[in-house]
Amino acid sequence: MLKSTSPATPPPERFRFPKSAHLRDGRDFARVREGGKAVQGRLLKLALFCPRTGGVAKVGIITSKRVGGAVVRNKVRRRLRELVRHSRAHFPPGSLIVAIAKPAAAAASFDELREEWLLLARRLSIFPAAA
RNA sequence: CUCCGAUGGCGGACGGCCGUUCUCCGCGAACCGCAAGGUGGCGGGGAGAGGAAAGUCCGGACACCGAAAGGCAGCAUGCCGCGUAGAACGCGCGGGGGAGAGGGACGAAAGUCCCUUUCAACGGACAGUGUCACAGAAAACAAACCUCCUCUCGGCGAAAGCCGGGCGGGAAGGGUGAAAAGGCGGGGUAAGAGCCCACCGCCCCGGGCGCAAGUCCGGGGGCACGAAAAACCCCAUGCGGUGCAAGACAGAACAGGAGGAACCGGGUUGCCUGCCCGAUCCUGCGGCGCAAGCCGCGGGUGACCUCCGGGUAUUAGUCGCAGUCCGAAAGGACUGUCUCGACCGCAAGGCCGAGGCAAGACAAAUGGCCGUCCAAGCCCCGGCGCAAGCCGCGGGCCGGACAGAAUCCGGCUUACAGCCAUCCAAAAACG
RNA sequence: UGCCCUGUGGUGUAAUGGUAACACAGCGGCCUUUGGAGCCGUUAUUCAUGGUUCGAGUCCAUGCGGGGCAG
Repeated sequence: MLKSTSPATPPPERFRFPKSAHLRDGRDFARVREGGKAVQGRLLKLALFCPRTGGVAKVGIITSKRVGGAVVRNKVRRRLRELVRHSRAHFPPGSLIVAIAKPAAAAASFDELREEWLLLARRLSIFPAAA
């Protein structure tokens, strides 16, 4: 299952992704876009910005109209949210992360999305223990 | 029998682990903010996408704009009736005539009538302006190329006649075209022609039927009336504008300065009139704050849905009637309605009664993964059948169509795998 | 979410309802030692599907695509 493929040994607590961990403020998005580090693959583009010293890490997901219709975009966003939910505990505290879905993500399976997500996250050194 | 078709309905089911939004109960008291206020922890219960949520093509509700007053412009609609005098519509239902297709009857033919089915944005072309390419002699106060006919001139010929030209007559035939100026038959004629006659069509009048659009019957006219209004346009009817990013509330912050003022400036939907405002005013410039909070926003509510039963009653109202006002008039508006009279329908629906129901975000919830099953698709096996194909308590593979609420409703349009139910008339086609 | 505008060769523009025109670019050819210039030729489902009309790029309806505005 998902637990076994996570990069670090998952803690026994449950994985959640409440609204307080969502990146929602437009200024935060602008800060990540201008001051963050970004890598991209075939399906995704990932950006990281670590300005703050504490607090919960916030993640924003962008699925533009280029990805597809409303149904497709919902599907991709929900899958990305599921990935974030499972690996959220390893994010550096206070970091701001933005995940942007590219059009190819519409046709990708959940497993393909997960491999790309882990690869890009490692490249950004989001997981300190695994990196 | 199958395929196709029409109409209506459904739009996978059950379960496990984890997650998410809203809400309720209990426990608990932390964080953010100047503040109003917001966010959050633990346990448990409940609720959470569609028939199209879509396109935004119509109509409303609701909110604001207060001159939301008149006119012009503009836009929309356009056979009739009903739903709807208990929202509105460009919607629905039914009817009418029309057009296309198929069939049948009568007839010599032209055509007429009947049946079935499909379609439509079906007011007006004597109110006016404009258009009808090419072809053709002529294309909208018709015309005369070939041909036809009378008369006449010339030539040839024994003659009948033939060839060529001219003044006329005519619109039947040929040919062109999308369309050739009523059709067809007969009479008539030099040849012809509604010139005359019968039938059909058209127009007008009268009567019957129908709520009406219309239709049927009778009489008359003698044809005068081409197409196109999805060309401009005319007529009738309707429309104030903007749209939830409408708009309301709460607090925080800041800095003012300039100009204008009744023969001026600004506002008021595109224009005009008119109206309103002008120093506690208006317009620029600048400053502060910011796509922040909260309400609108989701409901004991609604033009809601479903079902069965009942009956044509009651009330508001409309018509009629009376009065007042506006208008040159036609007509319109308002008030009253004491008494008297009229008011469902073919159907759809409406009325009365009973029951049911309901998500709500704002970088935006309704999910991720897995299992079992039911349909469907493909392949194989077996059976039936001449065949197309059908059937199977046989197996395998694959694996859910179109599509995601954003203020809320009523419609329309468009997309859609598969399944279910009903219908399939006349006739035709396939095996 | 609401509202508005727009669609003709590869690009930019034309076209009273009557044979889709022009410029540039592209391709082929002529000319030239080669290239450029010049000349000749070639390149269109007028976004799609229906409808009105004898006839539609034009008029009408629906759909599709592209663009813009907003507190």
